[in-house]
Amino acid sequence: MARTQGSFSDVTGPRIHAAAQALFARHGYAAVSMRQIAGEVGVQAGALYNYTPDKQSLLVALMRAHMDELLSTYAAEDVPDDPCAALRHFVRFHIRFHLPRHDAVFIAYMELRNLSPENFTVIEALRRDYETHLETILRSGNGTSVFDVRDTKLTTLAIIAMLTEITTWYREGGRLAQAEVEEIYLALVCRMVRGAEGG
Amino acid sequence: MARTQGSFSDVTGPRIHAAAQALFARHGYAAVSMRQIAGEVGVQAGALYNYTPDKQSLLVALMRAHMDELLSTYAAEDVPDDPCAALRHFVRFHIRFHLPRHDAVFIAYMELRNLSPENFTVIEALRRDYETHLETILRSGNGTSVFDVRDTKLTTLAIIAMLTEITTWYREGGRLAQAEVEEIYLALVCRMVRGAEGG
DNA sequence: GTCTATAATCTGATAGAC
DNA sequence: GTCTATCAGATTATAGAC
Repeated sequence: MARTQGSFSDVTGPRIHAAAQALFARHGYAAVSMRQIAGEVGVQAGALYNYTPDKQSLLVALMRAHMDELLSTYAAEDVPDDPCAALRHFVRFHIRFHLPRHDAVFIAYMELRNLSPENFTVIEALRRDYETHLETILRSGNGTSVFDVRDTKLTTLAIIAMLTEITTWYREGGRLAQAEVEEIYLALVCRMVRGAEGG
Repeated sequence: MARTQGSFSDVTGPRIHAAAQALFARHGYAAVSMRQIAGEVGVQAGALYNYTPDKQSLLVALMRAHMDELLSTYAAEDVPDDPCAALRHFVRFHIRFHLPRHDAVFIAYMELRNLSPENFTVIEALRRDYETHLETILRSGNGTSVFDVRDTKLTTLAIIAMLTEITTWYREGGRLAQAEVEEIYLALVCRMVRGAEGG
């Protein structure tokens, strides 16, 4: 008792985020209506506005949560000192973090254009923070005969692009297990940057 | 004379496609209205329906035109017999074809989910046709000590992903000229696949 | 906190005059 | 081929009852 009929503020918020994430990923932010999200949650459209001031804030909240989790999870990792080991760790981390978050990844990359300029600046800065982690690794081993990287910025973008694209086709139970995919991409990335003494 | 006032069928069609492509790329298919497209062209919304039966057909026409041009342009290329030379040719071709077509590339990859199932099947098949060209090159040199590719399918996807991503950041007049970008990515791709005797 | 009802606006698409 | 006018329905967001 003591709970107002139909009042579930503690679970409705997360359910709204989950429904919005699934629907935005499948149909796109602009193509999804607040009524659709409400219907998925099992409330009326007006009730959503107890949890978000508007639709745009719902989108940016999803993106922020994703980027914050990405950065805080990486920050909590034990990154090896050795550049080559650090690179291998990054590749594994990136794949393992992104593969189970298909919807969030999709939204983070596809809906940037639907952000207001201020929100775009915030999200874009977080994305660059993440890229900087990889570029720092490449720089640290470059010119020490461990890595031979001509342009660390472009190589960073190339690696992240090819790793992130895995989320667009990888499905559990497909031709390759996740561990096999990891090994294949590890080998590709290591070859891309290998210097004279690279393992 | 002899032209009806306000009638320009020969130029309005292409202008509608150009306006739709620019607007779809910037704001997304679902976020763009037929009135916006018409406004950009300088006609009323109703006039658009002389050129397309509906909005969806406009989208798929843009995608088809892009994929058809991609495939026919590649088909007209002189592809070297040597696998290594063929790979280098493919990388150069991909970059040179895609960089000047930022909007079309963006739409082709981002708006697949807004296609009807039948239209999706058509476009997806064309995309696979293009991928097959690269995979065929990788296969042809694999196991001959020219290439050492563990999984030709994944390597194909990885290469295309990293090359296509260039369109998201490359701008004329930026830090690197297009020729430099080409050389950097050529080196990265060649390293990814190089076998014992690879150049 | 959720509901119903509604304001104000926009949507894709069509009909018929010119 | 383009226009104006319009249909039927959807949109985001708000107001007020409970």
